[in-house]
Amino acid sequence: MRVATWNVNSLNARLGRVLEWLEANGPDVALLQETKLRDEAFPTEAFAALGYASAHVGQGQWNGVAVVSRVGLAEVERGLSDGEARLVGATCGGLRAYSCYVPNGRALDDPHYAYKLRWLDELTARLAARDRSVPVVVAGDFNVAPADLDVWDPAALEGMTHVSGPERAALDGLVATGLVDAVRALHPDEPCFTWWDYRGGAFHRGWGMRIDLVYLDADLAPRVRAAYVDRDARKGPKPSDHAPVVVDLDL
DNA sequence: ATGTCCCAACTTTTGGGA
Repeated sequence: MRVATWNVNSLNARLGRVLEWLEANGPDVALLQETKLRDEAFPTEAFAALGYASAHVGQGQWNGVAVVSRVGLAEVERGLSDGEARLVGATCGGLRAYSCYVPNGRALDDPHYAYKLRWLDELTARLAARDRSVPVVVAGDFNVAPADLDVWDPAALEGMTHVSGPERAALDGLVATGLVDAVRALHPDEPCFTWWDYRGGAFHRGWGMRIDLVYLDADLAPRVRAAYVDRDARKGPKPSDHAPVVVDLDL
């Protein structure tokens, strides 16, 4: 089973690249964020033509998350209590899969930062109460770099969002429900960024962060055969500012 | 670090968000 997560930064702007990537990489389940589409505008047919069923939670201009699966898609779960299109879950081929788009936070003194922490706490509560008979994957754009290894220059980010203690503690709380970071399970010491700002030549300078994460039920840790960032997908014409993360599981 | 991208709209330029 191949599971991927990708913040596409507008599925409208990125549809060609996303479909091309699905064909080339063949994930069984793809978890997408920042579709920036209303549900009516979601390109269900384009995914169906490649054999994928879809579940989308959209709101239009901002946010928007989707699960696309070619191994079945059932029991769709939509959103948290905030009303923003930031969470969708579905059961796909025996896996309970969640696509998450955690609020950015903007700055430590911004009300959006407190909203981010509340949102992560609600996600944690939701997962703490999960059905333990079905293995879970919780993946997406968390807008948090879990450790200093996950940013290009910790000193440059001092006092900024994405690296603060409370954000990292919130992720620790999520993990404590019985999850494992799939990429770190296989690559504990390797920097592997997933996001580079469009501005300032950040990609070519290596100014990135690992903020797109794949959390698996801890029981699945021994079943992870591969876990990597497809950095090449950040290259070329009209890329997203995020690269996909791919995890192969031997179920 | 900020040389970009994407969206909407009182739309051909600006403002908001990332």
